[in-house]
Amino acid sequence: MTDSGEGPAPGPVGDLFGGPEIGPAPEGGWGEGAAVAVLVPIPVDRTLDYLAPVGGCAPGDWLEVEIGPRVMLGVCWGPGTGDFDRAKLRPALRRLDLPPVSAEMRAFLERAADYTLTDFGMMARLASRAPGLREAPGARRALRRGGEPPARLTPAREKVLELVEAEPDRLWLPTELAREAGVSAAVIKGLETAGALESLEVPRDRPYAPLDPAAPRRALSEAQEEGARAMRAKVAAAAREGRFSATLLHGVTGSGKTEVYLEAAAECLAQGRQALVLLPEIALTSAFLARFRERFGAPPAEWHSAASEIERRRCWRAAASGEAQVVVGARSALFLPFADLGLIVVDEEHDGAYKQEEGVLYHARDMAVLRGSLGRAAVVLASATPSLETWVNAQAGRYDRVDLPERFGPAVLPEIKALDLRDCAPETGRWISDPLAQAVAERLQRKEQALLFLNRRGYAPLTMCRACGDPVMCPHCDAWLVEHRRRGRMVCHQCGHEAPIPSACPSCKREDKLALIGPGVERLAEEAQERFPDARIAILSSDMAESAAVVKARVEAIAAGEADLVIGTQLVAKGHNFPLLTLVGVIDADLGLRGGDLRAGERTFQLMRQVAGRAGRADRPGEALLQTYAPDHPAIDALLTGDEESFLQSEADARREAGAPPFGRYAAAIVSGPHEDRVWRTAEALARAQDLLAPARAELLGPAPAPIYRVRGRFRVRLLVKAPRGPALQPALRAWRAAVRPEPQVMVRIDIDPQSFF
DNA sequence: AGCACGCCGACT
DNA sequence: GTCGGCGTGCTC
Repeated sequence: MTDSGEGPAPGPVGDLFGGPEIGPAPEGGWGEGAAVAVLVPIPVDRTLDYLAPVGGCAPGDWLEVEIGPRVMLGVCWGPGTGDFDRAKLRPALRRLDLPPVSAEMRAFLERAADYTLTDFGMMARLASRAPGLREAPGARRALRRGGEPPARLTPAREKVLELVEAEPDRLWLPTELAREAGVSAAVIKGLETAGALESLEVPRDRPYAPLDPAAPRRALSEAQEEGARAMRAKVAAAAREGRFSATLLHGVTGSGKTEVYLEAAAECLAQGRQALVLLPEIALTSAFLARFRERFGAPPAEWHSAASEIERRRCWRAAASGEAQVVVGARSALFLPFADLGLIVVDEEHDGAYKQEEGVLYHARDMAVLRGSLGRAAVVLASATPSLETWVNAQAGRYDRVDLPERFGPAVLPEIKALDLRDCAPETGRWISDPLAQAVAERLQRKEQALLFLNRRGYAPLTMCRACGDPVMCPHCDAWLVEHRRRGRMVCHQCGHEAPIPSACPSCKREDKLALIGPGVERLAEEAQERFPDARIAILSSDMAESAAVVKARVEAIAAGEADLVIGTQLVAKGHNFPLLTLVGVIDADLGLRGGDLRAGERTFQLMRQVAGRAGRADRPGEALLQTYAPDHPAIDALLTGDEESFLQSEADARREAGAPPFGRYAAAIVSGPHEDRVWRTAEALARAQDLLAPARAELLGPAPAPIYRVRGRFRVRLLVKAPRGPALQPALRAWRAAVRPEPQVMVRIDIDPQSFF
């Protein structure tokens, strides 16, 4: 590696396109023409060698490189590997005027790729997912309404002009305008040439308003104050001594977790470092942002998929430069290249939305801990109902723990009671028991709001033929088709397939023999309307509304009192408060407990707690009634007694006894293809070859060829592998996969199950 | 991820 | 006889 000793070429050197002047590469870099390893944003599991660009480059520098026919953003990773013919190396086009990726960030990306078994290159893609990074920061082409109406008007052109006319002052990015108008870039270009759109350079990104950590703040309770002190100490230790910490911040709804971790953020600002707050759902952010503003006097930088291109680019750059003091974002914000990240908060850490299940698979909560540990930051995992793994980690002393015991202010936790359906089962075809109906009637009479919770969309989950006994199935997968009466469609909840509601059995063709089994929210609303004819009833479920904004408006109207009785699915469990609500009735508390899911108990506990917590705000004591056939089930029992600690302990014990200990992680080999027999043979071969996993002390879980199932016409087998952490895991899994040459048309893909990191 | 190359079914 | 499906392989 004779090149590595060379210093950077003397600069500054202007770039090829008349962009900003680029200074010399920092110390430790390589001069122009030296071979350097570059992490490119494509799914290869290694770096590719390039020749350093004009002006040289150093580790962490963002480089524009050609890859095949395309130009992409890569990151200089180190000296060239030399394993590719030097004569064939292509030169990197230029070094970009962006802050270099820090050594901590690079270490994080390496470890994260290793941990999630993701091709290394894809980490570059995750870290550079912002529009316009290749353009100079100060200049960007934008469009606005021009003087000339175009000579020729086409429907596509009209759509564009309509948008532009609607907001005459708005500046549009060409791509943004094309996307929102639903037209191609050619249409935009045409209008520009015709003079109907005017092109101009937009000024550099607007700076973020500075946050004031010392802004006057709300008084905290004693418990909150104590929690805040503990959090501040963690952040200070991370800043001063480089000491990593992970802390479970545990407190019931209303105990003020947000106030406490905002104090941690304030300390982080005072230390001059950046803070990141991860939230599971964008829908929640408006309430959060209001609180944030109140605490710091200005809004944070925001990162999520709903943000505009300009917003995201601005946020990315500000995170990289260090200008953004606090970023609030969805899980992917974790891959922003912060200049100096001192605190990561994962709010509602138990939330499933942190699990990225498409493309690069990861669990943002776990990656937050990883990033914090490599970047000497404090990590705070906040939850009212911690996930089992976080709780176990806290018990084991790997995470610290801060508890906020009481609900702050006058708010009172609702009383949770069971309605044992063995004693009070409603008649066939009805699902509201008499005691529950009575409780609802009382609220209605007192002009209070009640909620009936049923986590099932549609009218009935199952349509079955009384003649032949066959259920109406989705033609593409193994799931039942669910009748949605209001829409007049049968819908598959697994793949989204839709069909009209049949009058004859699809199987035996007999007319009028189809029976609807079980309730969905639509059917429950029907029963409720029959029982309470005068009540204003509203259904809240995710398929009722077209867009997130419509759902939000609807929830707000209902929360404000537009309905007396709310029938809702999971949608009501999250985020929004219902200040008028004093009763929650859970129609089927056992719903999530059926089936063999390892996390059934844990999830049921979390969901029921959340739903119950919707009842009784401020001065009103609320009540939650759980209809159940299994009041003695540990999860239900824990809800009744409130003894979360014993419950989590028993879940952890049960997991261990079941041979699925929490102290390992799972990889899932997904074998799939269009031919059942081939998929089967491949799965069997993989199962037989499990001794290849020995180097990682990994073992196959469950009976060797696992159940085969069909998804979108392809057969799949999922083999679960348990493996302790360690450097041997990844090579062993790769060897395992490589050793079995799949049958033609059969794919073997090995993923980490992102939920099961302990 | 894109994109090109390459080998088997329904059509001008 | 071709057009076009997507399986396979490559990108320094």
